[in-house]
Amino acid sequence: MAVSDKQTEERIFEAATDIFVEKGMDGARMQDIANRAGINKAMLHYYFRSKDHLFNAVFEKVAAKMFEKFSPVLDEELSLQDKIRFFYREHITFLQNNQQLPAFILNEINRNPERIKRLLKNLELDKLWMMILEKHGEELKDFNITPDLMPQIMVSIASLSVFPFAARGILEALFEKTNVDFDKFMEERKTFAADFVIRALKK
Amino acid sequence: MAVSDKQTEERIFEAATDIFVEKGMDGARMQDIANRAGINKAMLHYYFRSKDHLFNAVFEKVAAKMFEKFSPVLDEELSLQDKIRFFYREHITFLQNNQQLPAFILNEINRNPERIKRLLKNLELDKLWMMILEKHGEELKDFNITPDLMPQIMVSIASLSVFPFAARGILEALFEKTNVDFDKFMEERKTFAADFVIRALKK
DNA sequence: GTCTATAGAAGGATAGAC
DNA sequence: GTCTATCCTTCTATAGAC
Repeated sequence: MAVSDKQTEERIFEAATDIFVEKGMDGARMQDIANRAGINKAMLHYYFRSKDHLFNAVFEKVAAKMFEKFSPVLDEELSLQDKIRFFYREHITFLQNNQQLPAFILNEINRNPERIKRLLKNLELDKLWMMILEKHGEELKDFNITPDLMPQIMVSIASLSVFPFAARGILEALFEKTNVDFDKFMEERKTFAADFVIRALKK
Repeated sequence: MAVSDKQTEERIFEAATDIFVEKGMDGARMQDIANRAGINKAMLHYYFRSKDHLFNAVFEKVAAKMFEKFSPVLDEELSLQDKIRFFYREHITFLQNNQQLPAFILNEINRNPERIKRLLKNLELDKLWMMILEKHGEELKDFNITPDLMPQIMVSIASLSVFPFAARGILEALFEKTNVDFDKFMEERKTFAADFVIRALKK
């Protein structure tokens, strides 16, 4: 059996990821994690010492998974427009397969802002922006993009794909009466968001 | 003293709001609420029976406060463009004064999606859209706005103002190295977001 | 209505046998 | 490494005096 072949530590880690992402740090119970992993509570402490240690391990893994999805766009040899389209296709697809990640990460960061600072200490955002600006130097005259606007632009781009997943509960309640299906909505959003941003940025 | 003159129930409710919004349902402690209200734990149960009852009372009040901020825009006698500008000015100002609300509400809804459905049972979103479309009928030929796009458009508009507050912890960590100040960023966003959306929607 | 004291349950953590 | 049993703290909730 694939499951029972897995090493215990890995089984615990995966169970903990499921439970923490679903319930959050405060709502998660060590007993629930042990149950899902198919072992007893004592093993959790044997491998991870404490709930806090276990949570930190899970959070760092999960947050890294989330953030690294933002970068591959940069390497692609595409026009600025096509990069935006590429980004939303890839990013929304990723979030479709990890629907609870945005809410989990946003929430846990607000509970403990220090955590994120450790995680992002290597990220040099200003240099990233400069790379983008330089790489697409010639195209930029067609766009409303300047260095000082980069924070607003980047946050706007991320908002359009991340927010709907973070707000899924509300959106589904709102959509219920209007016969809009959330999954279909997100599928269409891959192109809608790209078009929206491109029009917003084009001169 | 204004504070000690307040009726006990109200003092409890306000203290509970502060604590629940800050820590979430699972992280909040009845003792903390009692301390902040300046009374003992027993009184919380005397007035609100249980932590669950108290939380529900707080959540419904807070969520209502959030949602009702979306509607006054509709009553204003403004062009579509000016409504969008008006919305972001008002809405971001409201969120600046209630910075923790987005993360709190998004998170608690994901933990208990049923709650939101009760709250939104009176909201008839489809009729709202129709009202907007009818009211601005003549202007619409200049915009990429059709009934079937309304869900995407409305979610996009909300994303741009709500998401940055929900993600404040991340943004501040990212901004730290680039000398961007979050408060200044949100102040500028009142006009940036409006311009962004208007360009995105204009033909 | 308000307080103190405490019941009763739950949860994180550990001791110790195997 | 893995298990059972249990410790100890924390938390919600209530009993009962005033």
